[in-house]
Amino acid sequence: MSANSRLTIAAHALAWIGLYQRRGHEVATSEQIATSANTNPVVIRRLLGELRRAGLVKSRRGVGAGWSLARELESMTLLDVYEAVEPGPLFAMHRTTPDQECVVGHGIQPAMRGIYEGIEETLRHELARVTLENVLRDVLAAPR
Amino acid sequence: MSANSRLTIAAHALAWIGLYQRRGHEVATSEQIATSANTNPVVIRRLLGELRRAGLVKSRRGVGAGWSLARELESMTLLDVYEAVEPGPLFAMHRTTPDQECVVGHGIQPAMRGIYEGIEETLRHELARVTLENVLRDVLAAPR
DNA sequence: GCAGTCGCAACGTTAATTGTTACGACCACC
DNA sequence: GGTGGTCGTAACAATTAACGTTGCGACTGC
Repeated sequence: MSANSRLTIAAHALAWIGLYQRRGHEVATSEQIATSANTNPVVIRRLLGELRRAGLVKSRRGVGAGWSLARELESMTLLDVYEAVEPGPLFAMHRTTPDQECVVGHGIQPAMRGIYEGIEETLRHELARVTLENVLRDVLAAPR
Repeated sequence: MSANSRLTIAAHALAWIGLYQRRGHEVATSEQIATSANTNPVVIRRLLGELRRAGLVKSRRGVGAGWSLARELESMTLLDVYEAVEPGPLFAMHRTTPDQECVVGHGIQPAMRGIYEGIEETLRHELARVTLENVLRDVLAAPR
């Protein structure tokens, strides 16, 4: 499906900020998070920018600038993150309009649309069951 | 997510073959299906080739060649089709290994792997609830 | 033998993601 | 009121996958 890592990196960043704050720090920099995720700070800033638009984090500029959580990890779910960083649907329709003269070509898109909607609703329900607090707990539970 | 249309096109092809056979024909050609789906016959042959490997369709060569169902539409689910045409996982991990010296970098992949496995299992369960017979029924139920 | 179709390789096009560089905007601190 | 560190964002390259297209050999009913 050409899956991407946006949800994974976003969860990584949130868990990192959350843990950092619990250790007494005010803000985390994109540089620090990028080092942990082994990527470029701009990639982190782009993702965190989307999370900021969704109200999950805040950013401060100037000296001592950086990122902090806008809400508790307990109140954020993977669905919040998913909706912030993944705009499109899970399955795509035909890239060109199927033959409307054909019975199947005419009915296939409404049919699949209905089916896909139900499936995506279930997916969203599953994502909503996992909080970022759950994620951080699982992260810290990893052996050694 | 850069969703693709492989599942949609594969379902389209199966519904088309199924309906065509119910109307008394033996085999359907990739040319006919491609016309209905408004794409190239090679694209259809590639997808149907994967469905053949999964035991969902059969192909005949030579004169009067084409494609036919290997099983009844009632016995095929979207999960069968999905597994035949979508090899990879839904969500990707980091493209490079995160910093193993960092607590979060070390624990994030096992944590997300476990979470993603549960979610994908639910997705598979949902896909398995829809048969291709359901799809064809919905296709024929589309207004006018 | 011939015609029609599959099987498959090869290549081009398009689009999304990710990585990178660059630079202006901002602001706590001195 | 400078200064240094960080964000915000644009721009571009690199990589990858999906999709479309052409070409041609293989197969087989007639």
